[in-house]
Amino acid sequence: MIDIQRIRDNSREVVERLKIKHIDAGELVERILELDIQRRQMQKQLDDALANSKAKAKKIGELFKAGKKDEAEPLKEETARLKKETKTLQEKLDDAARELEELMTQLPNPPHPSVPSGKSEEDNEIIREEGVLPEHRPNALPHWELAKKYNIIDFEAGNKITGAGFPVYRGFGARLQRALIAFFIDEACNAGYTEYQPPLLVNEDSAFGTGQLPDKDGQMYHIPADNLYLIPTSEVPVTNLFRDTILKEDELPVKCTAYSLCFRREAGSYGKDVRGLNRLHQFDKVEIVQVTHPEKSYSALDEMVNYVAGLLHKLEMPFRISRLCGGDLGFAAALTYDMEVYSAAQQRWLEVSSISNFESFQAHRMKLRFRSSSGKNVPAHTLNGSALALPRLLAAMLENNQGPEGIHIPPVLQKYTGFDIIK
RNA sequence: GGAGAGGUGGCCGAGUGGUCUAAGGCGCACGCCUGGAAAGCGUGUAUCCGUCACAAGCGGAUCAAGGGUUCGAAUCCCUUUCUCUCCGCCA
Repeated sequence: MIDIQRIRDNSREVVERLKIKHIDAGELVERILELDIQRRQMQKQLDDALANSKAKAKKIGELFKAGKKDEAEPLKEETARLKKETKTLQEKLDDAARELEELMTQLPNPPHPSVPSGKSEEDNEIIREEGVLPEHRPNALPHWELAKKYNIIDFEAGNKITGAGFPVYRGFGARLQRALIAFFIDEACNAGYTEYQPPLLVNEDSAFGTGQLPDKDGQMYHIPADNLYLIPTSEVPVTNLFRDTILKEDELPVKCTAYSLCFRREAGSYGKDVRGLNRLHQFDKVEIVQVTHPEKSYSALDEMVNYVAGLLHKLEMPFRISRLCGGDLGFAAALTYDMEVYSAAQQRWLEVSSISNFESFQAHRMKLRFRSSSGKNVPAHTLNGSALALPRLLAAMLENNQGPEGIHIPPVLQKYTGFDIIK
């Protein structure tokens, strides 16, 4: 949700910006402006009526006390009439406010000026590429075959126990997962992030706060008996730590990291791209989240991108960074960078991280503010990024590091795995 | 899952129908005092909406949430929700 003031001040700019996301918000914004005016008029009427009736009730109290009961009677009738009036006004105001809120909620976050126009991922702007691409070896095995060969991931077992997209990691595979998680958390802590272990189920308010609801309803697993959602990313519980919060200015930036399982229904995905670890319903991810001063969110975004690039560098993975185009940008993000690693056997880039600045979009939804030096409460900016998501990284690592003797473990991970090769 | 008790400002806590415009305390901020500090004294200390210049001032809302009774509700009634205690179950 954006600041309504931004629409009041310059609705045209908002509409123009949203075109980059291929959204025609013209009508929606018009209706918002209308409702905003209506709502304020009604608020004024209601406040006046309430003030009037309040004053009269007080007067009645005084008259009663003075024993002038008969003088109070006509006033009583008047307040009774006012009461009906305020009730109608209140209902009308509530309706207008509710509709306004609903429409505001439907409005996506206008993208940052640096976001390239374009429709799909082909239009994303590659801004950096690092590392040497492994040369193509025709006999290189894709990770799903390596998984079977070394007996480290059992896709069939997951199929049997749960269903497709729920793999079972085994032996070296399980240990490698655990090593990656520990490595990522340690790195984040060293970079100043505080570690959290959040709940994996969240309530509706939390899902709304970060923008998953109502936009991505249907992509999350839902537990109807308790009306809870399985988190698609720990961004949801971690950012919601700060829902309904007023931070002190000197507490910023807040930097959090969390490992969690992530659950995604991925409704509608199928085919070759979902083979093996490429697209799962349950996966592991370490997330980094920042809450910053509005003026510092873009430098924080750069810092986060560099941080994640550093991780990939340490893991000796070739990667590239792209700036998402308007069409590929999410509902809540103003600017997103994707990090992709190159998979040798699949000969394609795999997305392993997505780092976004939401500006005040999430903050408005979840009432996350800080008290500025001028004494005003202003919405903070929120950012998050994967650091990193495991499955595709693991896929690329297995494929790129395979050799005749087995799969080599990057040196930086060896103290976590306790082995240097999978054979 | 069963029974009971509760939810009041940043925190503790008083308040069972009309000076609640929420006592008192703690905390915090500023000032006085002091060589400096502590203590003491004084002042201030919520959020949101509206009006307006997103100032001051003024009006309104908020005592878990929603509804009701009443001229008037923190206070009475109903519903929901959360917390705590005990019992049950359990890693």
